[in-house]
Amino acid sequence: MEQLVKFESEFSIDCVIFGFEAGELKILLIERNDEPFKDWPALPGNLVENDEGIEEAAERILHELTGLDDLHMEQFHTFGDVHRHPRGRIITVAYYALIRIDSQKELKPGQLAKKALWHTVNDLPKLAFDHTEIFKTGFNKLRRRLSYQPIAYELLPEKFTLTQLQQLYEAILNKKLDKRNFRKKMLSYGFLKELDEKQKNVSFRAAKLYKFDRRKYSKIFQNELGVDV
Amino acid sequence: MEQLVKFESEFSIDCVIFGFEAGELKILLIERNDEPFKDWPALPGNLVENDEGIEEAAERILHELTGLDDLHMEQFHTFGDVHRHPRGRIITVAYYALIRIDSQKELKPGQLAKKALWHTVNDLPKLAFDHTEIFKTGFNKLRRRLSYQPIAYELLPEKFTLTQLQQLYEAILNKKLDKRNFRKKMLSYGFLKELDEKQKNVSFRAAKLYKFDRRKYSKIFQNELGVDV
DNA sequence: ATACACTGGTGTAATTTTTACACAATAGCT
DNA sequence: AGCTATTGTGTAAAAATTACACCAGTGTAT
Repeated sequence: MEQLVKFESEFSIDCVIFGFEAGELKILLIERNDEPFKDWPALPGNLVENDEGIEEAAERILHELTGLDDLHMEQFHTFGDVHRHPRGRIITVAYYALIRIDSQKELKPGQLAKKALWHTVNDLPKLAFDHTEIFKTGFNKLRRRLSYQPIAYELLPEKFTLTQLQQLYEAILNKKLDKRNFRKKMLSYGFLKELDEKQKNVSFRAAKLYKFDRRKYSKIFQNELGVDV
Repeated sequence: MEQLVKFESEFSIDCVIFGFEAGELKILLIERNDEPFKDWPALPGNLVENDEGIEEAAERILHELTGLDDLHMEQFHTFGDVHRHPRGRIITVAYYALIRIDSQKELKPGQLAKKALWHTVNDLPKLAFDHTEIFKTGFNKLRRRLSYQPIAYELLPEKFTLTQLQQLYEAILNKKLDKRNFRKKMLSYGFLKELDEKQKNVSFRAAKLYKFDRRKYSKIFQNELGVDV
C-alpha cells in the first residue's frame, strides 16, 4: 500500500502564475507547510490524480489555488530528473498561467494550501526543489511567445493604456523600449481598438483606453504558420 | 502486484525522429507488433523505467531504436489526455531527434521492435494513437526553432553545399526561398566555414562545400536572449 | 489664477533589412 | 564542340527599424 501511494504521486503539475501590477511583472509563490523544504517558498503545484488528464489537472489545480477559471494556461516543459525531488523521481509538467491581478474576482489566498504572495520576478528568493530552474525556463518561454502570441492582453485589465502595455513589454523583455516606435508598431497591427474613454482618477493628463480585439487578431494571424502553434 | 505493474507503465517517451535525404524531410516510423493498433504505423517510443530520469530515458530509448548516441534531442510537449490510450491514462513526453541519414554509423533496423521506415513528412499515413497530433506539434516546434537554433546542421552531413542547406530549409518551412537572398543571409551570419573542397561525383558543376562552425556560432549568439532557451 | 509637476501624444530622417529579379561560369556527358 | 544541368553572383526598390525632442493636457500646490 505504501508502494502504491508512492506510485500514485509520481506526477505533478507546477504552475508559474504571472501577474502584472504597478508596472512590475510578478509571480505567485506559496510557502511550504511540510518537509521537505518546509517554510521555503515554492511554485504552487499539486499531484495529478490517476484518472485525470494533465490539461484537466492543470485547470483543477490552478482553480484550487486561485479560485479562478478560464485562465490562459500553457504547458512549457516537463521536468523528470531522478534527483529533482528527495522522495524519488517525481515527474512534473510545468505550466504557466497569466492572470489579471486587478481582476474583479479577487484571488482568494484562503483557498491556498498556505499563504501566497506575489513576488517581483526580478527579485526572487531561492525556491524549493528545482523551482528556480522551472521558473527560469517558463519565463524564457513566455518571453519568446510574447512576440508571436497575444499574451500581454491576458495580463492587463480589459481596458488599458498604451503606456501600460509598453511597461508590460518592458517588464517581460527586461529592456527599455522607445515610446514612439512602440506605439507605432502596436497600432500598425490593427488589432487594438481605441475606446471613447479615458483613464480615471489620475493626477495627470488621462490617457486613452484601448482594448484588444481578439476577433481582428485571429483574422490577421490565422494563416501565419499553419493552424496550431 | 498487478496494480504495481499498471503504475509502472504510466509514462512513456515518443520520438519524432527527423532525417533529411534526397532533398526531402522524413521521419522514422515503426509498424506495431501488438494490439492495440496492431500493424499500424506509429512513432517509435517506449516506456520509462521507474528509476530513470526522462532525459536519460529518452536517450536510452532512442539508442535502442536506432543504435545511435549523442543525437540532438529536444523535448517539445507532454501529452496526457485520459483518452489518448485505450488502456487508460498514459502520459507521454514527446521528443524530437535529428539524425544524419547518411551517417557512417548506419541505422540498424534489426534493433527496432519492428520494421522501421523513413516516411516523407508530406505524405504520412494515419498513425496509431494520437501520434499524428504529436507529429504535427513536433513539426511546428521544429519549424519555429529553425529560426533561432542551429538545427539544420544536425540533419546535414558534416560537409554540405549551400544548395543542400537551402533545400533543407525549404523542406522544413514548406516554401520556396530565393537562392541569392538565402545565400547572402546565411553567409552574413558568419558561422559557415567555406572549405577548400568541392562536391564529388556529380555530373554538373561541383559546388563548394561548407561546414558549420559551432565555435563561432556560440560566440555570436551567446548573449542573444539570456543563457538558456 | 498661476505656476508646477507629471504624463500623454506625436513625425521625420537615417539606417538596416528584406525582397525581387537574370545571366554568365563551370563541369560532366555525348 | 556543343549540350545540359547546376553553381555562383549584384543591384535597386521597398519595407521595417531605429533614433530622437517637444508641446499638450490635467491635477496639485501656492
